[in-house]
Amino acid sequence: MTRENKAEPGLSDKAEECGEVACLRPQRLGAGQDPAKRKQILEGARRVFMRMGFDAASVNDITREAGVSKGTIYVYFNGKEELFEALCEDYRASMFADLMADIEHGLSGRDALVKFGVSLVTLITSEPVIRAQRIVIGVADRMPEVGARFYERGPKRGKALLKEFLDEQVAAGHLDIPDTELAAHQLSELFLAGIYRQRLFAAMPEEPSAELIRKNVIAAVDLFFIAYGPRRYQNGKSEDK
Amino acid sequence: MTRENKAEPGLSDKAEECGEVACLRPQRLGAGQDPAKRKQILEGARRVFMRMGFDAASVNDITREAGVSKGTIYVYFNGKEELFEALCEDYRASMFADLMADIEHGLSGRDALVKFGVSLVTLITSEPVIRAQRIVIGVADRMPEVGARFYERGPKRGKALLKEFLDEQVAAGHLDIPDTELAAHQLSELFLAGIYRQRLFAAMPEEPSAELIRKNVIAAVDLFFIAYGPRRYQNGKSEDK
DNA sequence: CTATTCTCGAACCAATCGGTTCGATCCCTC
DNA sequence: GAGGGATCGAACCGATTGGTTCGAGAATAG
Repeated sequence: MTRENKAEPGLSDKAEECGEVACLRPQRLGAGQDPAKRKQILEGARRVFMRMGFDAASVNDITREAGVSKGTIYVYFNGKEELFEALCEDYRASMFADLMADIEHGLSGRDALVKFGVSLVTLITSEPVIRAQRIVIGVADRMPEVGARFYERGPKRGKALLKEFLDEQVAAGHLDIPDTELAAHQLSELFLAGIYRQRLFAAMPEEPSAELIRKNVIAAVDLFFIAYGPRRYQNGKSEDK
Repeated sequence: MTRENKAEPGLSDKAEECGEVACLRPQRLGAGQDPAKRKQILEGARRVFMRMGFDAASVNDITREAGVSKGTIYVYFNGKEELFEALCEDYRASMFADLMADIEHGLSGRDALVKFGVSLVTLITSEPVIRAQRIVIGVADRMPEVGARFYERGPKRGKALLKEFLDEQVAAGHLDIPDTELAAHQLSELFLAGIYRQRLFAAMPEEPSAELIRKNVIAAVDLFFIAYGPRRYQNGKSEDK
């Protein structure tokens, strides 16, 4: 019934090389092989999941939102869970790309950290990303692999990125950090202090203001530089006891 | 959902205006007034919700687990949501009590902080508490009040407790902190760095070992003392720009 | 004892769930 | 134009959902 789904008449068919092995089929794409239709389904699913969460969303809702018949969905995906997993995959990639795109600058150490922190906090406390995290956390009991992959592609890569940066700063003599991995953990949590968990639990209904974020990040960087700043920190002085 | 209006057929109508003030009913308890039965229902509901999450749990499951008929449940609670909210109320209280019970000591500053941190991290990254948090976060979109109250009674009170402690330490001259509220935020997030989010996302399937927790907490306290420790920190040197 | 009343347990409700099937139809390729 | 394959759309499936009703039976109070 004249949906917009047949946007691409017939081009774009061999866009995706048929997975990773040779696709022998000479004509057509084979059932469930049209990447445009796949994207269309995923986009509808994304909207529905974001609006209603995983359990409350029904396949019929997705059908309606995507403008695709239920039978077709089940040709492309083997059920709601697989659809959700595929969606997470896409989502993570784009989320991380957003962050990467936002930090390509050659700032000096302190400013670079602040800039990175502001981007990070702004992104992962934004409404859509918080909603996505709530959904993933909510199903983490039933689908731990999904949750774990989400963490690995998201927060873990963010921390790895931060560790790289810290390593560079240490090498350049701008920082003096005995354990950059630990430091990356600490700093990224400091960035989020007082914002992230409130947001997750819906105890902070609105997105945090840019001022709040900036104030938080600067406080974190200050604390961080006092501890790990150039000179002034002798490592051997570990805990008493 | 949304049909609570015709709940009472005609009997038991004066059961609930007893509320928290004097219940005038001289004999019997009135429908839905037996605290033991209420407790029994809540206990069954707790087990079911913990095992299956909010959406996946059905009232029939709770019926079965609690050993109570469905009709009775609907006498005590107006549906699954209300049952869940009541459950959260109980749960928060007991969780916080656990933490309080674990920190009544007169240790010196640094050791006291470590002890507090270990108790805190151990508690809120434990399997049952993590599961509870996942469930609450998962429904935070649909029931933001529940999530917000959970946060206020949990993390927020924990941070308030920590702030109190820091205030005492500052007064005693053991610490030099310009903003103890911010510092409490920072320290409590530092305690959890590298553990909490992994656990939430199921990226760390097992409860963290006591060694890991202790190592993390000590690192946090070290960092904290370097920044806020006695002397050696001149406050006026705030951030540039 | 009788009268009261709370709970049980099962039947019942309409709605919806995820998932399957199948003929009609559309579009592409030849 | 003809043939073939992918998609549509709707009916259909059994199971289950949150929620209601009601009579039988247990327990208590007078």
